[in-house]
Amino acid sequence: MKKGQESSKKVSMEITILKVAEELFVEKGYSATSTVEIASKAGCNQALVHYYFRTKANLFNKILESKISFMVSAFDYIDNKELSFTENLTKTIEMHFDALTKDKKLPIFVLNEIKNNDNNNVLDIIREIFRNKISFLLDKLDAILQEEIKAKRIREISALDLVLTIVSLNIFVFLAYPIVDYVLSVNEKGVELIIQQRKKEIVSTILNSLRP
Amino acid sequence: MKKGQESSKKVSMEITILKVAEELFVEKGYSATSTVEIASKAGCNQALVHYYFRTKANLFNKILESKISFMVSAFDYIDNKELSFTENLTKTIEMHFDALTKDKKLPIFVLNEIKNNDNNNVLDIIREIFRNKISFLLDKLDAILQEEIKAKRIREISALDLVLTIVSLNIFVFLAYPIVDYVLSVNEKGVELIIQQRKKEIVSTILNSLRP
DNA sequence: GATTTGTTTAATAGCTCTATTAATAACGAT
DNA sequence: ATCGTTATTAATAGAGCTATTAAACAAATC
Repeated sequence: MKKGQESSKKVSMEITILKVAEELFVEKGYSATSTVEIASKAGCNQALVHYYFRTKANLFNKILESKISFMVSAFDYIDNKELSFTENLTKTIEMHFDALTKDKKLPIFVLNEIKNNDNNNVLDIIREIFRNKISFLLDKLDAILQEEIKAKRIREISALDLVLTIVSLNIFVFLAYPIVDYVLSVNEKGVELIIQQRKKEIVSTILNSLRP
Repeated sequence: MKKGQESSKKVSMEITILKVAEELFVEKGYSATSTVEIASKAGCNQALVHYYFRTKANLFNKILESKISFMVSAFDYIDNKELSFTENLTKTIEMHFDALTKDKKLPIFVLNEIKNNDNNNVLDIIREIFRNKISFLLDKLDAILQEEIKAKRIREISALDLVLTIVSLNIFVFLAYPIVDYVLSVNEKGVELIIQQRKKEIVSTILNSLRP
């Protein structure tokens, strides 16, 4: 049998369900999404969702975990020795921003599911990621910052504060996205333009704020 | 009958329901909150919730509207003629921050209900508030900024960008609140301290970023 | 004290949702 | 072609939810 052709024609229903569920959960949140709706949009019987994933919570956790990992990985600090601190910082901010641009609804989804943290382990997942990645990242950044501060090239600031500032400014653009979209009632292209202008402004703001 | 005593002893059930509903909706969101739960926590029969507010959506909209109004009103720009631009700006940032401190779960609640904007009129409420208040506020701020820019006391920046920056930095502290709380597992007092330090850092960041 | 008006409850109809079970269809290997 | 495994569906139990209705209760008015 022609495996290559098969896989391009007939995507397995298990994967279809996963994709549809991802879309719906991110769009509407956990409690507002039903397995009935997932099945209907995936084009299968509702029992099949439970056949593959047993429970709704199970299916949800699988998706959430991958989403959170993605969100954090997007923030890996670039430590390119050939670039200056300013250039590295600019690139990091822009990369984080661009990652969010590709998945605009992700921040509000993750933040919201953290808040509705009953019976599921959202915060445990995050804590694990924090232990494995973020604290290491902060240490590295802290060392770099101390060097810059000593050389009087930037003002006194902690790595945590800098990261928080970057994340705050970047994420909020996409949290406010539906508001901007609706209130200003601009078209798709217009919104894209506003977002790109905002990206420049964020970089300026952060670089300026660091001057000694 | 002793009206004064009555009202202090026996709060009307209608108001109790409203308060409980507010708490639950903000805590868990619209779809995860049931009228059964509201009634049970208010100490009355579930039918009473519908007697006073007819539908769940009705009750929810009443609450949401008041919450959004509060969130925006907290950001009224102080235009104190006796203070310098820098002093006014500092005070505005701090007032906005303090308002959020008093209602930490509000931002994520409002943002989330905006996202889940089906069948309800969340965005229409916001648009109305925008028309009535925010656009006026932005115009006023823009005039002030232009003056400062002309006098070369600050760099080139639009009112919208400045407001977005303030709101981003302030709100994100409280969006990330459950994470900080859990990941760093500090006590109530520790969290309060971190929040106050962050407030100072945000003011510094913004003021520094505006230097010409 | 009887009557009207407003408040609260019990009961329930009618949905929708999750999860399970048993039966059927599809398919790959023998 | 047959068998065994995997995928899929129909049916349904059991629970919870919203909203309505009719009846009971309390309080104010006459």
